Amino acid sequence: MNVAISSTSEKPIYQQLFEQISAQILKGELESGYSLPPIRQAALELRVSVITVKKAWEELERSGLINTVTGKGCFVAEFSPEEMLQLRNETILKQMEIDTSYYKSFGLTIEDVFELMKKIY
Amino acid sequence: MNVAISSTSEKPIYQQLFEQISAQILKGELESGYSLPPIRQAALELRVSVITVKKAWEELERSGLINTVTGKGCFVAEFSPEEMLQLRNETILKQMEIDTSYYKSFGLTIEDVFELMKKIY
DNA sequence: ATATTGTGCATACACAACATACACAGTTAT
DNA sequence: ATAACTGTGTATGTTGTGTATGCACAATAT
Repeated sequence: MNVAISSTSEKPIYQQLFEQISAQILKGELESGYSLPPIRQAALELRVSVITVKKAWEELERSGLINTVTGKGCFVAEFSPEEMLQLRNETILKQMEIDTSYYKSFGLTIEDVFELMKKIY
Repeated sequence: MNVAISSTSEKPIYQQLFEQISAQILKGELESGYSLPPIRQAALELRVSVITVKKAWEELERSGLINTVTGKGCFVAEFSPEEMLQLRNETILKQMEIDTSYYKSFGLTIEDVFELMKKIY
């Protein structure tokens, strides 16, 4: 498992976990059927509580990204490359709409946004 | 006062307030010395508690955007157009770094981002 | 059986939001 | 002058929500 959580971040730990695993799945880094580490092991590795990991896994389950089987484990769900691409774009666009509405509130044109973004990307 | 708060939003009310007033100041819509409405009046108008408005105003004060004078009111701080522009850019860039790191986590190039953003801006 | 896995429950803590009462500054009446 | 009134921000105490935790329970595999 390759995730990095920050205790100083304003974002809840479970959400950081969710976002990172989610991104990895939608990037295709974790293939279908891949078994996520047991929540206890993940908790130990990340030095957080079992509950926190479980909450992140629950979010993944709710988003349809993994399937959870009691006593067995959590597995990356099966879907076609097309489905995956669409899911990825939906996820990104959802966030992007929030981001752009923020930029708009400052009166920025899309050209302004591109200009600024080029500098830091 | 021209702000719109959403009770359904996941963001705290005081933060929505802060962000909107902050943006208006940095856009130059609220000129220096302008008097913000009294917190009671603002609270009544927005149908929230006095405390909630106060918390937002406190954030503005802490950011150096307004000056609070007990018994008198809260006034937009004085600064030059150059200072204002710089402050605005700093504020936007700070948020933009968070946004771009999210896009990067999905493996998007800056061209990918521009492509998607054009569609929704 | 025993070990491994996920699940449910009760709790501690932090924070957002609220109603109410308080303290300070300016203005007016005496 | 100074007391009283009005308008302003401030402080206190309470309630509800959400994050994170530990420990005990249920289901599965060998």
